[in-house]
Formats: sequence, structure tokens, C-alpha cells
Amino acid sequence: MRISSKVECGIISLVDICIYSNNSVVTVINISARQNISAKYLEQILPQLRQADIIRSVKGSHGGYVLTRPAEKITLRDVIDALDSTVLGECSIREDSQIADAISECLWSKMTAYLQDFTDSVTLRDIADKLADTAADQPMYYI
Amino acid sequence: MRISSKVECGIISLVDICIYSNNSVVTVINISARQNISAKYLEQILPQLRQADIIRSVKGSHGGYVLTRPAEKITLRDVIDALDSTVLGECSIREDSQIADAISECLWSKMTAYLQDFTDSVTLRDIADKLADTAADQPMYYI
DNA sequence: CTGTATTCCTACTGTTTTAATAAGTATAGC
DNA sequence: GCTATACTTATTAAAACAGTAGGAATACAG
Repeated sequence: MRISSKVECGIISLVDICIYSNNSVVTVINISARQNISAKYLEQILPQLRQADIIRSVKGSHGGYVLTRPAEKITLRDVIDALDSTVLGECSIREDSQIADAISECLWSKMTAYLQDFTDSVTLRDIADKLADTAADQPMYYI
Repeated sequence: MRISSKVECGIISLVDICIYSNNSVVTVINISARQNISAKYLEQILPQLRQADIIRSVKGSHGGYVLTRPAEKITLRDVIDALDSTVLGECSIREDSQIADAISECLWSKMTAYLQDFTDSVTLRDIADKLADTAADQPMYYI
């Protein structure tokens, strides 16, 4: 399925914040450098996540972002809805069409409902854990 | 989820052909009139469905379209793939990102797999049947 | 109280995708 | 040969997307 760059970058940013905030905030510059995403682009995405109450910002020098709640309480649905309401929303376009209505009932509604449920069941913690597993498979070597 | 007008019009056209082909072919003009879709637009969509071996065309006067096989053998996945390969395809954009890989594994891959399976399980017959049910609920009155 | 590091806001721009239209060609029945 | 149809290719207008730019607001440090 087609996912916008904005949604993908948004999720990546949140996972980055989750991993790298050790009792302190994470800045746009940090995320940008680590994840190779334009800082100006992030400056457009992160405020949307703040408005959706997924992250909290600290302004001024030594400012940055932190998650508003534990990673296991932030679902991917929260994030996707905040950044692109069309992904999990309705989809039929034609009106006044009985056939379109039938397609909607047999197909789109069920697909949308599944996507909503599924994204509700996956949290930022799941992504972070998967990442830790992968890292364990490819261990770092120290000199 | 976002579905293109092309996919929706394509499915509507096929259901129309399924319903209205009584041992004969259905023309673009017929579909256009019944479904309120521009004939010129349909002329762009139907050839794609023919190339995907979902419908067969008869050229010349008295020409038109018919399904290549029974409606219960045409899945919605066949149709969606024929008209828009991005709907059921891969979705991650960022490369060289461990986090993007983890998101893909935890989220996109599973979602895509579900959508493929589900659309594989729904056929044109299902839509046509649902339509017949709805019509029965709202009976026509004859004078 | 000034400098600096940061978030925040709004607008802009170039590219791609989408939706639809247009014009004309090819085919086959009558 | 006329007509009704499918077929092909090109074009256009609008919208969405991805990313950029400039500067305002904020708060900490010295």
C-alpha cells in the first residue's frame, strides 16, 4: 500500500526519540543527523505530532522533544492518523452509485476496519524491540 | 485508505458487465450511461482490464465487452493489481534505515499481506450478490 | 541584557500523480 | 461504403506530495 514519506519519517523520528532520549530531550538536529532526514522537513512533521499529543516540546536553548507517554502506550494508529488522515479513512469516491455502495460494504469498509484495528495493536515499543533484536543479530565490535 | 477513481470505476464497470451481459456484449456507451462515468474515461480503463485478461473485447459494430470467466473466478485482487499496482505493493521509501526496516517488518509487510489475502478472497460475484440483496430490500414498484 | 540554540509558523516552489478530455485510427457488421 | 464500436496516443488541468526558505518566538547562559 502507498504510504507517504511524511508518515514514514514521522514514525522514524518517534522511534529515534524513544531510543535516544535518556531522561532528556532530543533535538531536530540530532534526529536529522542520525536518520538522514532534512531538518527543515522534520520541523514540519514534529509540530503535528505535538498537536496530536504524541510528543511534548521544550522551547529555547537546550530544548527538544520527548514522548508524552511510554512507548508502549503510543500506537501506530495514533501516529498515522496524526500525519495523514486518508490512510485509515474512508475511500469511496462515487456517490449515488449502488454498485459503489456494494463495493464499499464488501471491500473498503472491511479493509479499513482491519487496518484501524491492526495499527491500533502495534506500538512504538514493538518497533524499538524489533530494532534491538536486529541489532543483536548484527553485534557491534569494540576494539 | 486512499483508492483511486480509476480502481473504483474499473470495479463498477466489471460489476455492470457482469449484471448486464445476457449472452451478449456490453458497450462502453451502455456502462457510461448506466453508471454515470465518462465514456472517454472508460475507454482508458477497460483496455487495461482486457490486457489483464479479465475481460474480452469484440471489435466493430455490435462489439463490446464480456468477462473472460465466471464472476466467481474474478477476484478483486486481480482487478486492483491490473489498474493500480501500488495499492497492494510494497511501501517503504527510505533506504539504508534500520528503523524503516523494522517498521516494514512490524507494520507494512503485515498490512500488505493482509490486503492481498483479503482482496484475493472477494470476487465480482460477491459484489453482484450484495447488490441483489440490497435491491431486494428496496423493491421496485410497478404500476 | 545580549547572544545563541532551539522550536514554531507560514508561505513558497518544483515535481509527480491523478483525472479526465481530445482526436484520430482500426475493425467489422450491415 | 456507412456506421458503430473498440483501440491508441497525446494533451491538459488540477491536486497532492516532498521538500525548502525565511523569519518569529522562546528560553537559557553568561
